[in-house]
Amino acid sequence: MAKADGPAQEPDPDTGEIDLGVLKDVIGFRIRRIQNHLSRAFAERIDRKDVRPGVFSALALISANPGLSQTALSREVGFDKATVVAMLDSLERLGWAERRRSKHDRRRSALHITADGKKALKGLRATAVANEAAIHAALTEDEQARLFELLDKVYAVCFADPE
Amino acid sequence: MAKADGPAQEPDPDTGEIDLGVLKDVIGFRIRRIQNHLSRAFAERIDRKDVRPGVFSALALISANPGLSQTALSREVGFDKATVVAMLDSLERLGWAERRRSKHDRRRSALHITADGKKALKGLRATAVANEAAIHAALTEDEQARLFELLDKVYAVCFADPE
DNA sequence: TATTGTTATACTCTATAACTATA
DNA sequence: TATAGTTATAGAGTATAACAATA
Repeated sequence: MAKADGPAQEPDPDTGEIDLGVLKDVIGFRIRRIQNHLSRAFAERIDRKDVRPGVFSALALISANPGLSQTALSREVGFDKATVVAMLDSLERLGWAERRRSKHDRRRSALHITADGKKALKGLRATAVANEAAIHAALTEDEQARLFELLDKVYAVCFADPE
Repeated sequence: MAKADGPAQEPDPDTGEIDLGVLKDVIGFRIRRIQNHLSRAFAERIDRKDVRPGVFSALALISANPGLSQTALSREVGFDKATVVAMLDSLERLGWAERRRSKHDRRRSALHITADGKKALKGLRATAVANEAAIHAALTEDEQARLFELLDKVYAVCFADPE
């Protein structure tokens, strides 16, 4: 209304010059754009519909924490228990992980990675690295370390406030 | 197998002491956890099923770029054109935005926010700020600026490599 | 009584493909 | 011929609630 001379009634879509407006301060918006791109690109790279999203994360966590329970896994990946059941079904169907009964608490599954799973994990990890290679190339070591540090801080806060 | 003394055959799920393993280097994993939490918390705060996800982003972008086309919007939010159609249907049903025919190219919609939309945007922005208040509180000004800077760098890279 | 995992189910979100109207 | 937007549709992904076994 008080705009002096801006004829930009209709922004040119080809310039890519778009104002983020109110979104400039919103972390969630920036995070989501990156996440969308990364997850889509990752799915394209593996290009197997029997490897569902979350399978890489789950396999990595099982590998690093042998005997992990499904509940603990669900908390770590941020999905519901029921969703984790489906993920583990996939994982067992692939022969990459297995459920054993916990000795201390027979309600629990003790999750373990298999030999095949270890091989698959290597491949998935390589895919993930390749998927993020451009990012690593664009950031200095210091910047990467700083980014991870800040992201961890943010993540910690997310679960610190029970609000 | 060669583990000397660790009886940690089954990690205690209550300690929260879980090893990220291979995931430690993966940006995508860290981003996703945060995004999951943030989007879920945001949805809980607005608590209106007629306000679909993406509506806040879309409204903010339309507000900041009057006359924006749907294609440009779809590129910016990272969704398909068809998905953006549904978002705009919601937006118009809410009376928060409207489609006008572009004068220069009659195939295009020129998107504009309404008076009600401006009010709603204020509320949504406040919700987003509240949703991220804990994060802002935990980070210094410098850290926030640095985080945004790094995230922008990452985002730029995502679309720089056509790979 | 509370918790682990399971099943069945329904719902939300998103993309694909075919169509139209403009260019 | 190519692009902007639309429609119809199918599919992926996730959560909810009720249940069984165990604690």
